[in-house]
Amino acid sequence: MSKRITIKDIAKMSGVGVGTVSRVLNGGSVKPETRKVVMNAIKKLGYTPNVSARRLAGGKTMSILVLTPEIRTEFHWRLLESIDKTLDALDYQTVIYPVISQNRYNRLFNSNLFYEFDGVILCTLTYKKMFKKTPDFPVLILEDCEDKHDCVFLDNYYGGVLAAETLLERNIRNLYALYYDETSPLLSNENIIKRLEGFKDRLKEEDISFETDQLINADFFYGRPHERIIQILKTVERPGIFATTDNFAMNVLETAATLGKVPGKDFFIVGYDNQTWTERLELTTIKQPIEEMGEMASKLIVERIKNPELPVRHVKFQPSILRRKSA
Amino acid sequence: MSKRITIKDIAKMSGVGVGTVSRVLNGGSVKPETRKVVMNAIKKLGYTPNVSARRLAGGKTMSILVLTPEIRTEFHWRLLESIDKTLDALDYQTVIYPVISQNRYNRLFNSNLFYEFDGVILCTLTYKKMFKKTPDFPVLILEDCEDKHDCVFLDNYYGGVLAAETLLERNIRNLYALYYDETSPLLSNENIIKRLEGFKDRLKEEDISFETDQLINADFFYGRPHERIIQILKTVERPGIFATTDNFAMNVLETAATLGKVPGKDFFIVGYDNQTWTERLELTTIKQPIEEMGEMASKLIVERIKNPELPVRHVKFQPSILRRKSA
DNA sequence: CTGAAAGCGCTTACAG
DNA sequence: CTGAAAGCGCTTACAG
Repeated sequence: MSKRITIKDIAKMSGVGVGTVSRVLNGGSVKPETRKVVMNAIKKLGYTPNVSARRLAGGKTMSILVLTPEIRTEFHWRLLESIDKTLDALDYQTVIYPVISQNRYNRLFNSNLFYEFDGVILCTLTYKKMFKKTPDFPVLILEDCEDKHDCVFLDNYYGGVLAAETLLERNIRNLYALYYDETSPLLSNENIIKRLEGFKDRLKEEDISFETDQLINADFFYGRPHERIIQILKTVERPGIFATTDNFAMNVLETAATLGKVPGKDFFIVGYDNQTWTERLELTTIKQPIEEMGEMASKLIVERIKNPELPVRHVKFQPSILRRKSA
Repeated sequence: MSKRITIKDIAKMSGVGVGTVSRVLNGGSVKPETRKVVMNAIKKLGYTPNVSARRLAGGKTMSILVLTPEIRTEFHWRLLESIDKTLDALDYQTVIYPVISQNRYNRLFNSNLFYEFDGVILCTLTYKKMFKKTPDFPVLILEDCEDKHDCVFLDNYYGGVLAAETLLERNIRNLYALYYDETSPLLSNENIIKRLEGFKDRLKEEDISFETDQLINADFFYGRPHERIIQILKTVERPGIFATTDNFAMNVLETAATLGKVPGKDFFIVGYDNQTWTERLELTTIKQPIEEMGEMASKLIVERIKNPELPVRHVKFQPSILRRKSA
């Protein structure tokens, strides 16, 4: 809209051809002195390349599309921040496309959007629900796993194991688990299922039975104390609860506080996610290396872009337990 | 990445020049029959224009940048959905840029991004905190107000008035209000302040005093029942609470349920936002015409783009009260 | 109403 | 190491 500074302005000011400017921009071989002159001109004029022209010229677009269903949960914004920062350091621009509805999903697939980027990071979306056929562009899958693509994910199963061990060490035997059973067209609750499996398997190893009635569906948790939880807190002795998400744990903590029950004394609870508020409320929870995962994802997709022939890599991160007062 | 279909392919298939194809695409004058032939070719080949080329060619980019701090609260996704849908119908592409951090904010302003769009919608972000100087491109402000730009916003003051009236009609005199006092670099809580003002002014009209201790800062609400709320619910007779956000109301409802207090009988509460869950919990709340606002915003920005000389327009929407059992 | 051509800002062989 | 030139896919006056 206002007159933009182009590569030509830089070339003129530096007394070189546009090709040379382009080369310093893209890391071609340029005499160090020339590079310096050009860099100065760029800085002085505050030049930034026109992404559209770049795309069109068929070079790299130096930008990566991140598909995410969410941006504001702590998990997501930390992940996105980390991706953003890492990619920026690698000279890539991060464009976030929020897949918040079927509509947005459709528009994405009816557009050319994918081809305007060097690669795509699938953040927290289920691969199979997103892509009906294998995409012909680089895709990095974050928090899901698929043979044909690079993946970065957390060992959710192990997170469940950790939760079980933490409660067992406290010699707690009246165990419960909170999960939810949502079916969404784009998301799956597979991660939560895995946490649960890890939890149950670890109990099985100790010959501790875990029956259906110990598994509590928490899908109607919002805005209402859970009657089952009230009952458990009131009647069960030293109950131990594995909340497969900190959100569920928060609800339990609220209810318990209102009932005057003290976590770590009257009942025990382990959350999952290490959300910010958990420290203040002293919730024992499973921690994920969020920033490291975002960084790894960013690096892998860039490597893939630069070298499509690379073998497929799957990187699994291990969660850890953050012991606080609640268990 | 895969071979893309271009305007040339369409031209060849239709037996016309690329200019003509471009004209049918952009609504230039084309003979109806020619148009039909071209449209058929487009459909058959599944052609969609290359946005980058379009931008570069200096025509309209037919895409609008939406800046938002959030995508997943009900309010935001409904707003974004509505914008997306409306703009799509007007042949515009919606690109959402999540401003989730100072980092993302900086990158936005250090890039050319603004100039790759026909216009910008500022969704729920404080204008003055976003722009230090008046932007030289079309900006539509949603949920804030500024003289120089088109704005679409809700009459939050009136929302507060409605809340007061609803409680007064029930002849409730022990009144409280829940608000929060957050200072964020990009957001402001001005809307909540206005709701509160409307509430208090309406009380003043009835000569009902409202003291500082009736105003409850709810910023530490998450994960913990609010002691003040417990006290009020336990000791005050027929208390009436205005929750300036449904989220706060949810917290109160939870606490009350645990205490065995019945909304609409033991206490009264009015929320704000009409979030999905409020219906199920029968919360009386203030409703905003979200879809209408998104639609209006989209239409105004497009009109502005097409005619920059248009006088500035400010559109104020009125909230309404949704009476349910809680008040 | 329509075709041919210039130009948008960049990248990348191609020569040198 | 570097300049000149072609080309990316489109739009838009310019002729006709």
